[in-house]
Amino acid sequence: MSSKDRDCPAALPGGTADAPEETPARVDGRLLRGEATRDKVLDAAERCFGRDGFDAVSIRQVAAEAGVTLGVVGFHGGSKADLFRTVLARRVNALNLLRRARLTELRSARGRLTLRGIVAAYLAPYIDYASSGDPQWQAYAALIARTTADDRNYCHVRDLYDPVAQEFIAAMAEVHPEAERETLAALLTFSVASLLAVVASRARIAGLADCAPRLPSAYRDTLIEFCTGGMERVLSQSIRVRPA
Amino acid sequence: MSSKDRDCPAALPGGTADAPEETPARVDGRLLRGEATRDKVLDAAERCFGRDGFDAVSIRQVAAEAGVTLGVVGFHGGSKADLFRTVLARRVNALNLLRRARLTELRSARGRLTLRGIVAAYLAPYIDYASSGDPQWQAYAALIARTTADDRNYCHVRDLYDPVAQEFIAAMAEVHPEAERETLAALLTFSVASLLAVVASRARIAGLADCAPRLPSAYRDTLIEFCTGGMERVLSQSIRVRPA
DNA sequence: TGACATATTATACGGACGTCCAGATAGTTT
DNA sequence: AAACTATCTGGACGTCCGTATAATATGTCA
Repeated sequence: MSSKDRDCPAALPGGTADAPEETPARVDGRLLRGEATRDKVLDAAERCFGRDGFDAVSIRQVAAEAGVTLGVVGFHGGSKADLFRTVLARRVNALNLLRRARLTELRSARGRLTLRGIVAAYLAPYIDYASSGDPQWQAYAALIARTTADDRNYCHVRDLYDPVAQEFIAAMAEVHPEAERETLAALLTFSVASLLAVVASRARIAGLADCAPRLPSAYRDTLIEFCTGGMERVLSQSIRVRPA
Repeated sequence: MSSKDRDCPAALPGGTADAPEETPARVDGRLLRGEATRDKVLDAAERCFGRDGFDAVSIRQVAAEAGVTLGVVGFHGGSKADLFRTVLARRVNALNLLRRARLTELRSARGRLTLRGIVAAYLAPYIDYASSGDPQWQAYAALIARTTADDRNYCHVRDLYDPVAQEFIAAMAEVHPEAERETLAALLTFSVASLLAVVASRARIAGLADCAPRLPSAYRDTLIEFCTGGMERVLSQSIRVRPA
Protein backbone atom coordinates (compact mmCIF):
# COMPACT_ATOMS: atom_id res chain seq x y z
CA MET A 1 0.00 0.00 0.00
CA SER A 2 1.34 3.37 -0.94
CA SER A 3 0.99 6.39 1.27
CA LYS A 4 -1.56 7.71 -1.17
CA ASP A 5 -4.16 5.40 0.26
CA ARG A 6 -4.12 7.41 3.45
CA ASP A 7 -5.31 10.58 1.79
CA CYS A 8 -8.29 11.72 3.81
CA PRO A 9 -10.64 8.80 3.30
CA ALA A 10 -14.21 9.09 4.50
CA ALA A 11 -14.68 9.48 8.21
CA LEU A 12 -13.10 8.01 11.27
CA PRO A 13 -14.46 4.81 12.70
CA GLY A 14 -15.97 5.01 16.14
CA GLY A 15 -13.29 6.60 18.24
CA THR A 16 -15.11 6.83 21.52
CA ALA A 17 -14.37 3.32 22.67
CA ASP A 18 -12.17 3.81 25.67
CA ALA A 19 -14.00 1.79 28.27
CA PRO A 20 -11.73 -0.55 30.23
CA GLU A 21 -13.97 -3.41 31.27
CA GLU A 22 -12.89 -6.49 33.12
CA THR A 23 -15.93 -8.56 32.27
CA PRO A 24 -16.81 -8.99 28.62
CA ALA A 25 -19.09 -6.24 27.42
CA ARG A 26 -22.62 -6.89 26.33
CA VAL A 27 -24.32 -5.25 23.40
CA ASP A 28 -27.98 -5.91 22.79
CA GLY A 29 -27.75 -8.54 25.53
CA ARG A 30 -25.17 -10.43 23.49
CA LEU A 31 -21.81 -11.42 24.89
CA LEU A 32 -18.92 -9.88 22.98
CA ARG A 33 -16.11 -12.35 23.40
CA GLY A 34 -13.87 -10.52 21.00
CA GLU A 35 -13.51 -7.36 23.04
CA ALA A 36 -10.33 -8.54 24.73
CA THR A 37 -8.86 -9.70 21.43
CA ARG A 38 -9.75 -6.41 19.83
CA ASP A 39 -7.89 -4.56 22.56
CA LYS A 40 -4.89 -6.82 22.12
CA VAL A 41 -4.84 -6.01 18.41
CA LEU A 42 -5.22 -2.26 18.91
CA ASP A 43 -2.58 -2.21 21.64
CA ALA A 44 -0.17 -4.09 19.42
CA ALA A 45 -0.90 -1.81 16.48
CA GLU A 46 -0.35 1.20 18.72
CA ARG A 47 3.06 -0.08 19.73
CA CYS A 48 4.06 -0.95 16.17
CA PHE A 49 2.85 2.30 14.59
CA GLY A 50 4.36 4.31 17.43
CA ARG A 51 7.69 2.58 17.04
CA ASP A 52 8.05 2.41 13.25
CA GLY A 53 5.36 4.52 11.62
CA PHE A 54 2.53 3.56 9.33
CA ASP A 55 4.47 2.61 6.23
CA ALA A 56 7.14 0.52 7.95
CA VAL A 57 4.64 -1.67 9.79
CA SER A 58 2.98 -4.70 8.23
CA ILE A 59 -0.25 -6.22 9.37
CA ARG A 60 1.66 -9.45 9.91
CA GLN A 61 3.93 -7.67 12.37
CA VAL A 62 0.92 -6.37 14.24
CA ALA A 63 -0.54 -9.85 14.35
CA ALA A 64 2.71 -11.29 15.69
CA GLU A 65 3.00 -8.49 18.27
CA ALA A 66 -0.57 -9.15 19.40
CA GLY A 67 -0.11 -12.92 19.42
CA VAL A 68 -3.00 -13.53 17.06
CA THR A 69 -3.30 -14.78 13.52
CA LEU A 70 -3.31 -12.57 10.47
CA GLY A 71 -7.02 -12.81 9.84
CA VAL A 72 -7.88 -11.60 13.32
CA VAL A 73 -6.25 -8.24 12.68
CA GLY A 74 -8.39 -7.77 9.63
CA PHE A 75 -11.48 -8.95 11.46
CA HIS A 76 -11.10 -6.47 14.32
CA GLY A 77 -9.14 -3.73 12.62
CA GLY A 78 -10.43 -3.70 9.08
CA SER A 79 -8.03 -2.43 6.46
CA LYS A 80 -4.61 -1.16 7.44
CA ALA A 81 -5.73 2.44 7.09
CA ASP A 82 -8.80 1.74 9.19
CA LEU A 83 -6.65 0.16 11.87
CA PHE A 84 -4.37 3.18 11.88
CA ARG A 85 -7.23 5.62 12.23
CA THR A 86 -8.86 3.59 14.95
CA VAL A 87 -5.64 3.52 16.96
CA LEU A 88 -5.21 7.24 16.40
CA ALA A 89 -8.73 8.05 17.53
CA ARG A 90 -8.91 5.65 20.46
CA ARG A 91 -7.20 7.83 23.05
CA VAL A 92 -8.01 11.21 21.62
CA ASN A 93 -10.84 11.83 24.03
CA ALA A 94 -8.69 11.34 27.10
CA LEU A 95 -6.18 13.91 25.92
CA ASN A 96 -8.82 16.37 24.75
CA LEU A 97 -10.81 16.08 27.97
CA LEU A 98 -7.75 16.67 30.12
CA ARG A 99 -6.74 19.72 28.11
CA ARG A 100 -10.25 21.13 28.24
CA ALA A 101 -10.45 20.47 31.97
CA ARG A 102 -7.20 22.32 32.61
CA LEU A 103 -8.42 25.26 30.57
CA THR A 104 -11.73 25.31 32.43
CA GLU A 105 -9.84 25.25 35.73
CA LEU A 106 -7.91 28.30 34.60
CA ARG A 107 -11.06 30.18 33.77
CA SER A 108 -12.85 29.33 36.98
CA ALA A 109 -9.87 30.02 39.21
CA ARG A 110 -9.31 33.37 40.82
CA GLY A 111 -7.13 35.66 38.75
CA ARG A 112 -7.44 36.08 35.04
CA LEU A 113 -6.31 34.00 32.11
CA THR A 114 -2.57 34.06 31.42
CA LEU A 115 -0.63 32.93 28.41
CA ARG A 116 1.49 30.66 30.57
CA GLY A 117 -1.59 29.00 31.99
CA ILE A 118 -3.00 28.37 28.54
CA VAL A 119 0.28 26.98 27.27
CA ALA A 120 0.68 24.72 30.28
CA ALA A 121 -2.88 23.49 29.96
CA TYR A 122 -2.20 22.41 26.39
CA LEU A 123 1.30 20.99 26.76
CA ALA A 124 1.32 19.36 30.17
CA PRO A 125 -1.31 16.64 29.57
CA TYR A 126 0.66 15.20 26.65
CA ILE A 127 3.90 15.26 28.64
CA ASP A 128 2.20 13.64 31.60
CA TYR A 129 0.75 10.82 29.53
CA ALA A 130 4.03 10.37 27.65
CA SER A 131 5.96 10.13 30.91
CA SER A 132 3.51 7.90 32.72
CA GLY A 133 4.53 4.33 33.29
CA ASP A 134 1.92 3.08 30.85
CA PRO A 135 3.79 1.72 27.81
CA GLN A 136 0.65 2.05 25.70
CA TRP A 137 0.44 5.75 26.40
CA GLN A 138 4.12 6.06 25.61
CA ALA A 139 3.50 4.30 22.32
CA TYR A 140 0.53 6.55 21.62
CA ALA A 141 2.59 9.64 22.40
CA ALA A 142 5.22 8.49 19.92
CA LEU A 143 2.49 7.82 17.36
CA ILE A 144 1.06 11.30 17.84
CA ALA A 145 4.52 12.82 17.49
CA ARG A 146 4.99 10.94 14.25
CA THR A 147 1.56 11.75 12.88
CA THR A 148 1.05 15.36 13.91
CA ALA A 149 4.47 16.43 12.69
CA ASP A 150 3.62 15.44 9.13
CA ASP A 151 1.19 17.37 6.97
CA ARG A 152 0.45 14.23 5.00
CA ASN A 153 -1.54 13.09 8.00
CA TYR A 154 -3.19 16.41 8.72
CA CYS A 155 -6.47 15.27 7.26
CA HIS A 156 -6.62 12.56 9.93
CA VAL A 157 -5.52 14.81 12.76
CA ARG A 158 -7.64 17.84 12.13
CA ASP A 159 -10.96 16.34 13.13
CA LEU A 160 -9.43 14.81 16.22
CA TYR A 161 -7.33 17.59 17.65
CA ASP A 162 -8.11 20.86 15.91
CA PRO A 163 -11.40 21.61 17.66
CA VAL A 164 -9.63 21.70 21.01
CA ALA A 165 -6.72 23.59 19.46
CA GLN A 166 -9.23 26.18 18.26
CA GLU A 167 -10.52 26.58 21.80
CA PHE A 168 -6.99 27.28 22.98
CA ILE A 169 -6.41 29.75 20.17
CA ALA A 170 -9.61 31.49 21.25
CA ALA A 171 -8.27 31.62 24.82
CA MET A 172 -5.02 33.10 23.52
CA ALA A 173 -7.07 35.68 21.66
CA GLU A 174 -8.77 36.66 24.90
CA VAL A 175 -5.40 37.54 26.39
CA HIS A 176 -4.19 39.19 23.19
CA PRO A 177 -7.23 40.46 21.28
CA GLU A 178 -5.06 42.54 18.98
CA ALA A 179 -3.23 39.53 17.56
CA GLU A 180 -4.13 38.08 14.20
CA ARG A 181 -5.56 34.61 14.19
CA GLU A 182 -2.87 33.35 11.83
CA THR A 183 -0.14 34.49 14.18
CA LEU A 184 -1.78 32.71 17.08
CA ALA A 185 -2.16 29.57 14.98
CA ALA A 186 1.51 29.69 14.05
CA LEU A 187 2.56 30.20 17.67
CA LEU A 188 0.49 27.26 18.86
CA THR A 189 1.89 25.11 16.06
CA PHE A 190 5.45 26.06 17.01
CA SER A 191 4.64 25.11 20.57
CA VAL A 192 3.18 21.77 19.51
CA ALA A 193 6.25 21.07 17.40
CA SER A 194 8.49 21.77 20.38
CA LEU A 195 6.24 19.62 22.52
CA LEU A 196 6.47 16.68 20.18
CA ALA A 197 10.25 17.09 20.03
CA VAL A 198 10.29 16.19 23.71
CA VAL A 199 9.18 12.73 22.65
CA ALA A 200 10.49 12.48 19.10
CA SER A 201 13.90 14.11 19.53
CA ARG A 202 14.96 12.96 22.97
CA ALA A 203 17.93 11.14 21.50
CA ARG A 204 19.12 14.23 19.68
CA ILE A 205 18.95 16.40 22.79
CA ALA A 206 20.88 13.74 24.65
CA GLY A 207 23.38 13.46 21.83
CA LEU A 208 23.94 17.21 21.63
CA ALA A 209 24.35 17.50 25.39
CA ASP A 210 26.37 14.31 25.59
CA CYS A 211 24.23 12.87 28.35
CA ALA A 212 21.68 10.13 28.82
CA PRO A 213 18.17 10.56 27.39
CA ARG A 214 15.54 11.75 29.85
CA LEU A 215 11.85 11.27 30.29
CA PRO A 216 9.71 13.89 28.55
CA SER A 217 8.69 15.17 31.97
CA ALA A 218 12.24 16.38 32.57
CA TYR A 219 11.67 19.05 29.95
CA ARG A 220 8.24 20.20 31.13
CA ASP A 221 9.25 23.44 32.82
CA THR A 222 11.80 24.33 30.19
CA LEU A 223 9.32 23.70 27.40
CA ILE A 224 6.44 25.60 28.96
CA GLU A 225 8.67 28.58 29.71
CA PHE A 226 10.19 28.47 26.23
CA CYS A 227 6.80 28.51 24.53
CA THR A 228 5.31 31.10 26.87
CA GLY A 229 8.30 33.38 26.53
CA GLY A 230 8.34 32.98 22.77
CA MET A 231 4.65 33.75 22.44
CA GLU A 232 4.80 36.81 24.67
CA ARG A 233 7.81 38.13 22.79
CA VAL A 234 6.06 37.82 19.44
CA LEU A 235 2.77 39.23 20.68
CA SER A 236 4.28 42.10 22.63
CA GLN A 237 6.21 43.22 19.58
CA SER A 238 3.25 42.86 17.23
CA ILE A 239 5.22 40.66 14.87
CA ARG A 240 2.97 39.31 12.19
CA VAL A 241 2.97 36.44 9.76
CA ARG A 242 3.65 37.97 6.41
CA PRO A 243 4.76 36.80 2.99
CA ALA A 244 8.38 37.60 2.36
CA MET B 1 12.72 -3.60 3.65
CA SER B 2 11.78 -2.87 7.19
CA SER B 3 12.84 0.28 8.98
CA LYS B 4 15.27 -1.83 10.95
CA ASP B 5 17.64 -1.86 8.02
CA ARG B 6 18.21 1.84 8.47
CA ASP B 7 19.65 1.47 11.94
CA CYS B 8 22.95 3.28 11.83
CA PRO B 9 24.72 1.21 9.20
CA ALA B 10 28.39 1.83 8.60
CA ALA B 11 29.31 5.26 7.38
CA LEU B 12 27.85 7.69 4.93
CA PRO B 13 28.86 7.47 1.31
CA GLY B 14 30.77 10.43 -0.05
CA GLY B 15 28.64 13.37 0.91
CA THR B 16 30.87 16.12 -0.37
CA ALA B 17 29.73 15.88 -3.96
CA ASP B 18 28.00 19.16 -4.51
CA ALA B 19 29.87 20.41 -7.54
CA PRO B 20 27.52 21.59 -10.28
CA GLU B 21 29.46 21.00 -13.48
CA GLU B 22 28.19 21.67 -16.95
CA THR B 23 30.76 19.56 -18.71
CA PRO B 24 31.04 15.91 -17.71
CA ALA B 25 33.48 15.43 -14.88
CA ARG B 26 36.68 13.54 -15.32
CA VAL B 27 38.16 11.16 -12.82
CA ASP B 28 41.58 9.70 -13.44
CA GLY B 29 41.42 11.35 -16.84
CA ARG B 30 38.39 9.26 -17.67
CA LEU B 31 35.13 10.75 -18.80
CA LEU B 32 32.24 10.02 -16.49
CA ARG B 33 29.27 9.88 -18.78
CA GLY B 34 26.89 8.86 -16.03
CA GLU B 35 27.16 12.05 -14.00
CA ALA B 36 24.00 13.54 -15.50
CA THR B 37 22.08 10.32 -15.00
CA ARG B 38 23.28 10.08 -11.46
CA ASP B 39 21.99 13.58 -10.77
CA LYS B 40 18.65 12.71 -12.32
CA VAL B 41 18.37 9.71 -10.03
CA LEU B 42 19.35 11.62 -6.90
CA ASP B 43 17.02 14.50 -7.75
CA ALA B 44 14.14 12.08 -8.28
CA ALA B 45 14.93 10.25 -5.04
CA GLU B 46 15.05 13.57 -3.23
CA ARG B 47 11.60 14.46 -4.49
CA CYS B 48 10.16 11.05 -3.66
CA PHE B 49 11.68 10.78 -0.19
CA GLY B 50 10.76 14.37 0.57
CA ARG B 51 7.18 13.81 -0.50
CA ASP B 52 6.45 10.39 0.98
CA GLY B 53 9.27 9.39 3.31
CA PHE B 54 11.69 6.51 3.15
CA ASP B 55 9.33 3.61 3.79
CA ALA B 56 6.57 4.71 1.43
CA VAL B 57 8.88 5.10 -1.56
CA SER B 58 9.93 2.22 -3.78
CA ILE B 59 12.99 2.15 -5.96
CA ARG B 60 10.68 1.62 -8.93
CA GLN B 61 8.93 4.89 -8.13
CA VAL B 62 12.27 6.66 -8.03
CA ALA B 63 13.18 5.13 -11.37
CA ALA B 64 9.90 6.24 -12.92
CA GLU B 65 10.26 9.73 -11.44
CA ALA B 66 13.79 9.96 -12.86
CA GLY B 67 12.76 8.53 -16.22
CA VAL B 68 15.28 5.73 -16.06
CA THR B 69 15.05 1.99 -15.74
CA LEU B 70 15.11 0.11 -12.47
CA GLY B 71 18.66 -1.10 -12.75
CA VAL B 72 20.03 2.41 -13.22
CA VAL B 73 18.88 3.44 -9.76
CA GLY B 74 20.76 0.54 -8.27
CA PHE B 75 23.81 1.26 -10.38
CA HIS B 76 24.07 4.91 -9.33
CA GLY B 77 22.40 4.80 -5.95
CA GLY B 78 23.35 1.42 -4.56
CA SER B 79 20.93 -0.05 -2.07
CA LYS B 80 17.84 1.84 -1.01
CA ALA B 81 19.46 2.82 2.28
CA ASP B 82 22.58 3.98 0.46
CA LEU B 83 20.47 6.07 -1.88
CA PHE B 84 18.67 7.65 1.06
CA ARG B 85 21.87 8.53 2.84
CA THR B 86 23.44 9.92 -0.31
CA VAL B 87 20.44 12.17 -0.89
CA LEU B 88 20.55 13.29 2.74
CA ALA B 89 24.24 14.08 2.61
CA ARG B 90 24.29 15.72 -0.78
CA ARG B 91 23.19 19.20 0.24
CA VAL B 92 24.35 19.17 3.81
CA ASN B 93 27.46 21.15 3.07
CA ALA B 94 25.57 24.03 1.51
CA LEU B 95 23.36 24.40 4.57
CA ASN B 96 26.21 23.96 7.03
CA LEU B 97 28.44 26.43 5.22
CA LEU B 98 25.72 29.07 5.11
CA ARG B 99 24.99 28.67 8.80
CA ARG B 100 28.66 28.84 9.69
CA ALA B 101 29.13 31.89 7.48
CA ARG B 102 26.27 33.72 9.19
CA LEU B 103 27.72 32.91 12.58
CA THR B 104 31.15 34.11 11.50
CA GLU B 105 29.60 37.33 10.23
CA LEU B 106 28.05 37.85 13.63
CA ARG B 107 31.35 37.39 15.37
CA SER B 108 33.29 39.67 13.07
CA ALA B 109 30.66 42.40 13.01
CA ARG B 110 30.75 45.31 15.40
CA GLY B 111 28.77 44.73 18.56
CA ARG B 112 28.78 41.51 20.50
CA LEU B 113 27.08 38.19 19.98
CA THR B 114 23.35 38.15 20.70
CA LEU B 115 20.99 35.27 21.14
CA ARG B 116 18.77 36.60 18.38
CA GLY B 117 21.68 36.72 15.99
CA ILE B 118 22.65 33.15 16.76
CA VAL B 119 19.09 31.93 16.36
CA ALA B 120 18.64 33.77 13.09
CA ALA B 121 21.94 32.46 11.78
CA TYR B 122 20.77 28.90 12.40
CA LEU B 123 17.14 29.17 11.29
CA ALA B 124 17.19 31.58 8.37
CA PRO B 125 19.32 29.53 5.94
CA TYR B 126 16.90 26.62 6.07
CA ILE B 127 13.91 28.91 5.58
CA ASP B 128 15.62 30.65 2.71
CA TYR B 129 16.42 27.42 0.92
CA ALA B 130 12.95 26.03 1.61
CA SER B 131 11.32 29.16 0.20
CA SER B 132 13.57 29.51 -2.81
CA GLY B 133 12.09 28.70 -6.15
CA ASP B 134 14.22 25.62 -6.50
CA PRO B 135 11.90 22.59 -6.23
CA GLN B 136 14.85 20.36 -5.34
CA TRP B 137 15.67 22.48 -2.33
CA GLN B 138 12.02 22.43 -1.36
CA ALA B 139 12.07 18.66 -1.61
CA TYR B 140 15.26 18.51 0.43
CA ALA B 141 13.75 20.79 3.07
CA ALA B 142 10.77 18.47 3.35
CA LEU B 143 13.11 15.49 3.56
CA ILE B 144 15.07 17.14 6.36
CA ALA B 145 11.87 17.97 8.21
CA ARG B 146 10.81 14.34 7.93
CA THR B 147 14.19 12.94 8.92
CA THR B 148 15.33 15.26 11.67
CA ALA B 149 12.01 15.12 13.49
CA ASP B 150 12.35 11.38 14.04
CA ASP B 151 14.83 9.88 16.46
CA ARG B 152 14.88 6.70 14.41
CA ASN B 153 16.97 8.63 11.90
CA TYR B 154 19.16 10.37 14.44
CA CYS B 155 22.08 8.11 13.71
CA HIS B 156 22.08 9.40 10.13
CA VAL B 157 21.60 13.03 11.05
CA ARG B 158 24.09 13.37 13.85
CA ASP B 159 27.22 13.16 11.74
CA LEU B 160 25.78 15.55 9.19
CA TYR B 161 24.26 18.29 11.30
CA ASP B 162 25.35 17.95 14.90
CA PRO B 163 28.88 19.34 14.50
CA VAL B 164 27.44 22.65 13.33
CA ALA B 165 24.73 22.47 15.97
CA GLN B 166 27.47 22.08 18.57
CA GLU B 167 29.13 25.23 17.30
CA PHE B 168 25.88 27.11 17.76
CA ILE B 169 25.42 25.68 21.24
CA ALA B 170 28.92 26.89 22.02
CA ALA B 171 27.98 30.34 20.75
CA MET B 172 24.88 30.29 22.95
CA ALA B 173 27.09 29.35 25.88
CA GLU B 174 29.22 32.42 25.20
CA VAL B 175 26.18 34.62 25.70
CA HIS B 176 24.93 32.62 28.66
CA PRO B 177 27.93 30.97 30.31
CA GLU B 178 25.91 30.08 33.38
CA ALA B 179 23.51 27.84 31.44
CA GLU B 180 23.83 24.08 31.50
CA ARG B 181 24.73 22.42 28.25
CA GLU B 182 21.66 20.19 28.37
CA THR B 183 19.37 23.19 28.67
CA LEU B 184 21.01 24.81 25.66
CA ALA B 185 20.71 21.58 23.69
CA ALA B 186 17.02 21.35 24.54
CA LEU B 187 16.41 24.96 23.57
CA LEU B 188 18.13 24.51 20.22
CA THR B 189 16.16 21.32 19.61
CA PHE B 190 12.89 23.10 20.40
CA SER B 191 13.87 25.80 17.94
CA VAL B 192 14.72 23.26 15.27
CA ALA B 193 11.38 21.53 15.83
CA SER B 194 9.58 24.84 15.40
CA LEU B 195 11.67 25.54 12.34
CA LEU B 196 10.77 22.25 10.72
CA ALA B 197 7.11 22.87 11.50
CA VAL B 198 7.29 25.81 9.14
CA VAL B 199 7.76 23.28 6.37
CA ALA B 200 6.09 20.17 7.79
CA SER B 201 3.02 21.74 9.39
CA ARG B 202 2.13 24.52 7.00
CA ALA B 203 -1.21 22.89 6.26
CA ARG B 204 -2.09 22.71 9.94
CA ILE B 205 -1.29 26.36 10.53
CA ALA B 206 -3.42 27.25 7.55
CA GLY B 207 -6.20 24.97 8.74
CA LEU B 208 -6.20 26.40 12.25
CA ALA B 209 -6.19 29.96 10.95
CA ASP B 210 -8.64 29.14 8.17
CA CYS B 211 -6.49 30.72 5.51
CA ALA B 212 -4.35 29.63 2.58
CA PRO B 213 -0.96 27.99 3.25
CA ARG B 214 2.03 30.31 3.02
CA LEU B 215 5.64 29.94 2.05
CA PRO B 216 7.97 29.13 4.94
CA SER B 217 9.50 32.58 4.55
CA ALA B 218 6.23 34.15 5.71
CA TYR B 219 6.95 32.81 9.19
CA ARG B 220 10.60 33.82 9.38
CA ASP B 221 10.26 36.82 11.67
CA THR B 222 7.62 35.19 13.84
CA LEU B 223 9.70 32.05 14.22
CA ILE B 224 12.97 33.82 15.01
CA GLU B 225 11.31 36.04 17.57
CA PHE B 226 9.46 33.09 19.09
CA CYS B 227 12.65 31.08 19.52
CA THR B 228 14.72 34.02 20.72
CA GLY B 229 12.08 35.10 23.20
CA GLY B 230 11.63 31.56 24.44
CA MET B 231 15.35 31.03 24.93
CA GLU B 232 15.85 34.30 26.74
CA ARG B 233 12.92 33.61 29.01
CA VAL B 234 14.28 30.21 30.00
CA LEU B 235 17.84 31.40 30.42
CA SER B 236 16.98 34.57 32.33
CA GLN B 237 14.96 32.56 34.81
CA SER B 238 17.59 29.87 35.22
CA ILE B 239 15.09 27.15 34.42
CA ARG B 240 16.85 23.85 34.13
CA VAL B 241 16.19 20.48 32.59
CA ARG B 242 15.45 18.18 35.45
CA PRO B 243 13.86 14.79 35.97
CA ALA B 244 10.35 15.12 37.29
C1' DT C 1 41.26 -1.84 -34.35
C1' DG C 2 40.87 -4.40 -30.35
C1' DA C 3 40.90 -4.23 -25.33
C1' DC C 4 38.62 -2.07 -21.83
C1' DA C 5 35.91 0.36 -18.31
C1' DT C 6 31.62 2.59 -17.86
C1' DA C 7 26.81 2.76 -18.46
C1' DT C 8 22.27 0.87 -19.45
C1' DT C 9 18.72 -2.63 -20.52
C1' DA C 10 15.80 -6.30 -19.60
C1' DT C 11 14.71 -9.77 -16.77
C1' DA C 12 14.49 -12.99 -12.97
C1' DC C 13 14.35 -14.46 -8.10
C1' DG C 14 12.69 -15.11 -3.57
C1' DG C 15 10.02 -12.99 -0.43
C1' DA C 16 6.78 -9.85 1.87
C1' DC C 17 2.87 -7.26 1.20
C1' DG C 18 -2.59 -6.18 1.87
C1' DT C 19 -6.69 -8.38 1.25
C1' DC C 20 -9.97 -11.81 0.95
C1' DC C 21 -12.54 -16.08 2.10
C1' DA C 22 -14.21 -20.93 3.02
C1' DG C 23 -14.53 -23.41 6.82
C1' DA C 24 -14.07 -24.65 11.81
C1' DT C 25 -15.31 -23.36 16.61
C1' DA C 26 -17.96 -21.81 20.32
C1' DG C 27 -21.36 -19.25 22.89
C1' DT C 28 -26.44 -17.59 22.55
C1' DT C 29 -31.01 -17.82 21.34
C1' DT C 30 -35.22 -20.17 19.90
C1' DA D 1 -31.66 -29.93 19.66
C1' DA D 2 -31.36 -26.80 15.99
C1' DA D 3 -30.52 -22.36 14.14
C1' DC D 4 -27.77 -18.48 14.51
C1' DT D 5 -24.19 -15.20 15.22
C1' DA D 6 -19.74 -13.79 16.57
C1' DT D 7 -15.08 -15.22 16.50
C1' DC D 8 -11.10 -17.37 14.79
C1' DT D 9 -8.07 -20.42 11.70
C1' DG D 10 -5.40 -21.41 7.84
C1' DG D 11 -4.37 -20.52 3.53
C1' DA D 12 -4.68 -18.57 -0.93
C1' DC D 13 -4.82 -14.49 -4.37
C1' DG D 14 -2.28 -11.33 -7.15
C1' DT D 15 0.87 -7.51 -6.65
C1' DC D 16 4.77 -5.19 -5.46
C1' DC D 17 9.12 -5.21 -3.16
C1' DG D 18 14.66 -4.89 -3.07
C1' DT D 19 18.28 -6.91 -5.19
C1' DA D 20 21.17 -9.33 -8.42
C1' DT D 21 22.86 -10.47 -13.00
C1' DA D 22 23.70 -11.59 -17.85
C1' DA D 23 23.69 -9.28 -22.04
C1' DT D 24 24.21 -5.15 -24.58
C1' DA D 25 25.55 -0.50 -25.71
C1' DT D 26 28.73 3.48 -25.51
C1' DG D 27 32.67 5.93 -25.39
C1' DT D 28 38.09 5.87 -24.16
C1' DC D 29 42.52 4.40 -24.49
C1' DA D 30 46.55 1.66 -26.09
